[in-house]
Amino acid sequence: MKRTDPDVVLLSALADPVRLSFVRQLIENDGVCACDFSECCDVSQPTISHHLKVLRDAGVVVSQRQGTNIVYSLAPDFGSRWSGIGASLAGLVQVAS
Amino acid sequence: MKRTDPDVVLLSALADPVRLSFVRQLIENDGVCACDFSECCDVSQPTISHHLKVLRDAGVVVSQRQGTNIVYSLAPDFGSRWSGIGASLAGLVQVAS
DNA sequence: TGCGAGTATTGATACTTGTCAATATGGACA
DNA sequence: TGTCCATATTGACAAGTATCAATACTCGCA
Repeated sequence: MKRTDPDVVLLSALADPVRLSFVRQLIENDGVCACDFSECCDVSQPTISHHLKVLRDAGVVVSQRQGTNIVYSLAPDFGSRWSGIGASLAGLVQVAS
Repeated sequence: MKRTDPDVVLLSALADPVRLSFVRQLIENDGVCACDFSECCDVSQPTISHHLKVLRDAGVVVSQRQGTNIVYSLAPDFGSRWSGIGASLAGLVQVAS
């Protein structure tokens, strides 16, 4: 089964407890070091890296090198992409962010 | 990894091309006979039934017997549940439906 | 009551995904 | 240049999922 629909890719990226925790952490405090994602979930470093890659590939987050660390932020268009799906699903529109 | 978080359950239910098609079909025309979901995707009858069960278990749709057929509709609280997730993700609020 | 149409369930199988251990990569700094 | 720290990748495995064929269920109707 193909996952080429970008909406399905985005929803799949969010449909995991670990990744949803990551995204929520980014909502509260944008710009999180990769090393700080280990606090919310009891998973190993490679697993964290894997989930971050999934979020990156789905366009949910963007990464930026900052010295030795790599800092993750929400993708700039994440809000509009989310509300776009919402609009096609339940007539929702973006109001504030 | 548990999928007990209801938000994750809802997102997982939508994170499939077949099921997302079903939901979009219900947006356009609420109250769809189970037999009419076969038009959008080339899948067998048991597969359709399986996906409808996933959507039911996630609380996305509700079913109602109507003679020999079973008619599916969007769950009444689907819009509010969706906007609730959106609010926790991107500060979105529901405006119209 | 028995049949037929529409749905659901079961069982089996291929595919996908989440996870970790081990290893590689890449920049900072002495 | 060489070492250390943070992150990514690889390989392997277990668990979950999507799918279909076969079968069971359930209602309406003759």
